[in-house]
Parts: sequence; structure tokens; C-alpha cells
Amino acid sequence: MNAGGVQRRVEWFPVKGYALEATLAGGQAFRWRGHGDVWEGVVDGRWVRVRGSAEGLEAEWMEIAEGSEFAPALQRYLGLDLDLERVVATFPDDAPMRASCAACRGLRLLRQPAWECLASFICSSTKQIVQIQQIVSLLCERHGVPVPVPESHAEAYAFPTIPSIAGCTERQLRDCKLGFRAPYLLGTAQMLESGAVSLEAIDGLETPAAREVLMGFPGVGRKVADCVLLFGYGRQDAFPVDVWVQKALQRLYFEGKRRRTLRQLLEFSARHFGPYAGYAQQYLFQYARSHLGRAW
DNA sequence: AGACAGGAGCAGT
DNA sequence: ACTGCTCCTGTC
Repeated sequence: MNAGGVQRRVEWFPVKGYALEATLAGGQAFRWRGHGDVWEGVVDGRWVRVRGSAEGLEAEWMEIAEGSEFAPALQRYLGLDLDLERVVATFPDDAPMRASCAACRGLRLLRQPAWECLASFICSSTKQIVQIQQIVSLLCERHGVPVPVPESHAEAYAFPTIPSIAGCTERQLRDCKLGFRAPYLLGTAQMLESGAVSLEAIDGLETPAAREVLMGFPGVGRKVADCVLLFGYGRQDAFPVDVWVQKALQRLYFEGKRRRTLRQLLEFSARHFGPYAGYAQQYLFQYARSHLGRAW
């Protein structure tokens, strides 16, 4: 499709060693498909394909409007405006972090649109990544608008808007396999649609206050709120603790000691991992998932 | 077959 | 402040 002067664009980002798979398919976002060095997704309503090489990233996308300048937004989404080496250098110099960094070289944090991030993580509770991908795909196919794609390419859809979700019935959402999360997502969309709370206003808040606002939405507890703060608002002091991170922290830092409660682990993390604790968390998470196995 | 998932929300202690 | 139970449903 190439109607209305809307064009295919290509841009080269000279960033070395970007770990595409770990970043795009590691559980931060749920819309990327691909393998190895080639990945496709939809970002801000644009179909995007990214190819990675040792020297950099080649991004290709379909513009949605004349004269629109998407490259900076994509750069921001991919987390390119950040000196990764300097961030990694702030991580504590201990054995678990060294192992995590070695295992996840080139892993970055994405900076996703807040609504998409919030909605996706409301869908995520007690679900594995594959299942979250299924749910999000169904939501997009059924309630998102089609976006321009290259000639003879399969259809792609934008993430559903707040009004389009707010206008759904609980039944429609359950049909997208949301289960008990359906009323949560619906309630959140309706709160936003009513204007009682705004996702933009959160930008101006300190992290603890921002977290409190997010936890006011149904289906949003501490963990989901921290994911949204980290992946959607770039708050690198947010530290989501899910069962994987919990197990990893317990095992890597408190081996043989009495089991720490969630609260204790949060306290430990806040003082141990430094200014980029959230970044460190993603490294630990990936490491725990890929190297420590599922049978602890 | 049956437990178990990258949790939230609630009651009970 | 912690524990334990329930909420859907696909996957292993």
C-alpha cells in the first residue's frame, strides 16, 4: 500500500552491538516478530522493520502522513539516545551483575508509548510472554486500525486507542483471551477516557507519586506500575520485581539465607543497584530467564 | 492430566 | 506487614 503520497523510509542508526532479540522479544514489548537480526513491529502507528548488524541498525518504515519525521521518535523508542557503556559502568561490581552483563551484552530498555505499555502490562499478569503476545495481537487485530504496510505484506494494525478499548464490552475483551484481566483493562481505559486521570500528567511527577497514580488504575499493582514507569516513562529508578527477579535476587544475593520478603528485596534493590537500577534489573531478569533455568 | 504461569485484590491473621 | 485464596486460560 502506498496511497496518498505516504512513503517507505529507510534510516541508518550507527549504534554498535544492539541486542535486538533480547531487547524486542525479551518481555518489554509484545508486538515484535522476527528472529536473529530482522524484526518487524508497529511503533506509534507505523509499520517498522529493523535489521541489525555489528555496525548499526537499518530501520525501514511506512510513513503515515506527508512530511512526518518519525526517525527521532523511533530513535527514542529504541533507546538509542543513551550511552549504554556508561550506564553499564554504574552497575555494582559483583558476581551476579558481571554474569548478567556478560550474558546480555547490548540489551537496551525501550521507551514505549505510555498507553500501550500500561495496557500491555495489565494483560500480562500470570501470563507467559507467548500468551501476552497472543492477547496483544488479538486486541490489535480486532480493535486497532490497519496501518500502511509494504506491497503484498500481511496486514498490520496500530495498538488500539484508549477510546476504542473504553468502548468495548467486557465480553469483547474476554474474547481476546484476557480472562479476569478484561474488567481491569476496560476500567483503566474508561478512567482515562473520562479524563479523570491523564497519562501525560504523570510525566511531571516524581517517580513515587507517578507510581501512586498508576496504581490507582484497576489491575495495576506495584509490579505493573514499575514496568510502565521503566518501559513507558523512562524512569530508570523503577525496579519491577516479578517472580523471576525475586528468585534471581534471592538466589544470587541471599543464597542459603532466610527467604526475603518482597518488601525486603525492594529495599535491597533500591540501595544496591544504583541510579540505573531499572536497567540493571532488566539485565538480571534476562540472565535469570535464560541461564538459571525454570526449575528452581 | 494437572500444575503452573513475568499478578491484583481481597480477607484473614 | 505478611500469607493464602481466587480470578481466566493456554502451555508444558
